[in-house]
Amino acid sequence: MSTLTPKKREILERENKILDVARPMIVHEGYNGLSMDRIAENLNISKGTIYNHFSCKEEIIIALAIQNVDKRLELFKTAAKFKGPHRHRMLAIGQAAEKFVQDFPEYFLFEQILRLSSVREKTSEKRQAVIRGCELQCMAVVAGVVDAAIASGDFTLPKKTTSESIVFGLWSLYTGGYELMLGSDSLEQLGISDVYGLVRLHAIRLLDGFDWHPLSNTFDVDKVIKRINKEFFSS
Amino acid sequence: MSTLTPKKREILERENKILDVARPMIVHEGYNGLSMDRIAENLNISKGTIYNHFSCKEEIIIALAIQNVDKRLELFKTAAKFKGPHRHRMLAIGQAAEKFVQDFPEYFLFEQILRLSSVREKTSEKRQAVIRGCELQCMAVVAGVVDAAIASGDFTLPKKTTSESIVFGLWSLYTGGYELMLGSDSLEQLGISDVYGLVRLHAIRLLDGFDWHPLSNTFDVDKVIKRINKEFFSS
DNA sequence: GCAATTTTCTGACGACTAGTCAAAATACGG
DNA sequence: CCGTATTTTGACTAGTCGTCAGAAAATTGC
Repeated sequence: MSTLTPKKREILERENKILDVARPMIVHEGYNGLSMDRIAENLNISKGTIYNHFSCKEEIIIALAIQNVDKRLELFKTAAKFKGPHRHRMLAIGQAAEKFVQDFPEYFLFEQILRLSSVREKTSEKRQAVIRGCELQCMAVVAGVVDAAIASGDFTLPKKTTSESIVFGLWSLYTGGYELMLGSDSLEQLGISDVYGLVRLHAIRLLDGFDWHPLSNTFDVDKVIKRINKEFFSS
Repeated sequence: MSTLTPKKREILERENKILDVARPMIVHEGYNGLSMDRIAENLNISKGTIYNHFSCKEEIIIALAIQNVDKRLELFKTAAKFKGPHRHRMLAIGQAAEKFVQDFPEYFLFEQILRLSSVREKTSEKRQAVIRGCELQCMAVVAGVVDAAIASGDFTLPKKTTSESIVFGLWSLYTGGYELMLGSDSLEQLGISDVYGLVRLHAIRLLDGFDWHPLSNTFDVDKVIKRINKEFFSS
């Protein structure tokens, strides 16, 4: 850390300062609310200096996303350690996903912006790889539980599918559900309020549909959820 | 139609011309690729005239989305007419959703852009209501099938849920899956290729998990899918 | 058919934006 | 303390959206 020259330290610190100023801009004003000029003004540095750190606006957004991705991976890894049937470990990962979106709703915003290909295209392959890598690791954690369940005989893959196929379905359900929650006004008109509970319910029934034992009607789901939250997510 | 004065006709026609020019701009260059100046240049009209039609850029985007929403509703309504067990009618609606995203991938792009709150906020309440209304009608079609299944005894709602809750889960799964397909590069690295088939599989298993009869292992799903596509979606 | 009024159109304009780059300022090694 | 290397600067280009006074066109009344 302190082996760096003072100047290098200053530069490193500034990178974080830029992100600290940029974050609320995007969170409160969206993609177009992020202004390079205003960041510069705010930090009393010149715009050119910002471009020494980030080659374009979009790089700042992806850098902000990167500040959070590893936290999801941590949550997932922790959840996967849950002791119990693999089916229960899946529940734990579901709770991790829930915890993540509750603690870092901002990340979802960045992810949403980055999903627009016109934005993502401008970001560096390097940073894209960081996000992708972290995402793949998260999925690998889930796939690991699926594989363990297969090995234990609790679950059998349908024909022409892989454990990643199962992960994909859950991933779709969770991201789809949460993104609808954060960015659609149709939901309340539908009378949907407890999105977290509903996403969880659907994930549970999805795995029931895949005949992953023990089936949800053979144990007290709420009790297990409570134990998961108590052990890992203290809430 | 022709009861309008020539001038009024011209204005109406121009509105469509504006959208026709704007559409490929967004599709090929994304949100920031849509330029009011370039639209004006392209149509040999002045920028001010465009603002007589659309109060801001975002209004053009939502107007483009509106050009497509009713097509989804049509597809859904058609699919719901499928003759057979309600479970099969749900499959038909799934095929309608698939057909919609295949035929109008652009709509998904607009929807994605509009899901960014910073964009949606700038659009008129009026146009938002059109989108929302159409979305709600689509969901109502699905909910109608769910209700019919409940009435027939094929399916029983879990405690504390409504038929809309079921719709929400499927909606999340489909939009989540398709949005991942269109805007994530992690998928191919996961070895996921046939997203349509996978989303369908998960939807099927989800309904199995809800114990919606007839369960998917009691009939030939592929055969029903083929019949649906033959009858409705000619492919 | 002509004049008055209403509607529509125009394009220069203001206030912003992202990103560049030569020149100035600073940091560093000897 | 000096010369080289690095970093910072901010004016500049080329673009953006949205506005609005005045010009042009259409409609109305006669």
